[in-house]
Amino acid sequence: MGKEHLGEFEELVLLLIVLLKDEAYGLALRHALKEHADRTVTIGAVHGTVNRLEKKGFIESNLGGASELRGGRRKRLFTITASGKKILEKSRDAKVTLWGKI
Amino acid sequence: MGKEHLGEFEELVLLLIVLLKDEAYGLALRHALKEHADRTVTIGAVHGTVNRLEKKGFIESNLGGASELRGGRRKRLFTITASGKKILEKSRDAKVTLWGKI
DNA sequence: ACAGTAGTTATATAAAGTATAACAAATACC
DNA sequence: GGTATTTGTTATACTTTATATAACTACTGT
Repeated sequence: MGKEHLGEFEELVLLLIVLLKDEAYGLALRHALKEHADRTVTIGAVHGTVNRLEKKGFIESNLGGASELRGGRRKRLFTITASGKKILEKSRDAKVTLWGKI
Repeated sequence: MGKEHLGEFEELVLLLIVLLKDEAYGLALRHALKEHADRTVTIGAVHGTVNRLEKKGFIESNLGGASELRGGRRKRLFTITASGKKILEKSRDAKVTLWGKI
């Protein structure tokens, strides 16, 4: 059974990928971390984490179009997988249950 | 402002210290991790984590009496501090808020 | 073609997570 | 009273997460 755990930052990023829907890519995630979680990190921190999440099978990525504005490389868009959803819920439930006992 | 974050295992241990009240020491925590969180770890893992938590000021420890049963060294009992409580609540609220937006 | 902008990859280091093994102190039993 | 046994903590080492800095890639406007 599930031997894998999400680190705390991994969990946060995974939640934000869900929240951002079809606009979940590196820089947008970095921005969302600031807005929704008051977490200021560098872009390298974000990419390192999504790479790990993808390797573990919790998210998938595919290249989207380039930016609508001027300039810019193509975006790498992330979406959560079934097992990603499962582990998010599991992690939430575990904590809710514990808080309930306190 | 709070620059420190709780790792996911740190948060779990901190919650269990609250739950165990005046019986929060190494081996009891290890047992509680199994019971309440289905997490099987070695005792070294637990002690490494509480040492970090104490260094960060989220818990305090003092030596309690020895075991009531036969044998045994004195227990090192842990209690959560005010800043420990604060960070636990902060971490919980942040996640609840995010889940709310999803 | 060059400068600027949007984005990702590569590399390196610190912090968190975890295990194995050693040590310490108390008790029981012969 | 010494030795084996139980309860517990410390020391040490290693792996995985978390994070930063810097380099690279690709597109766009002039």
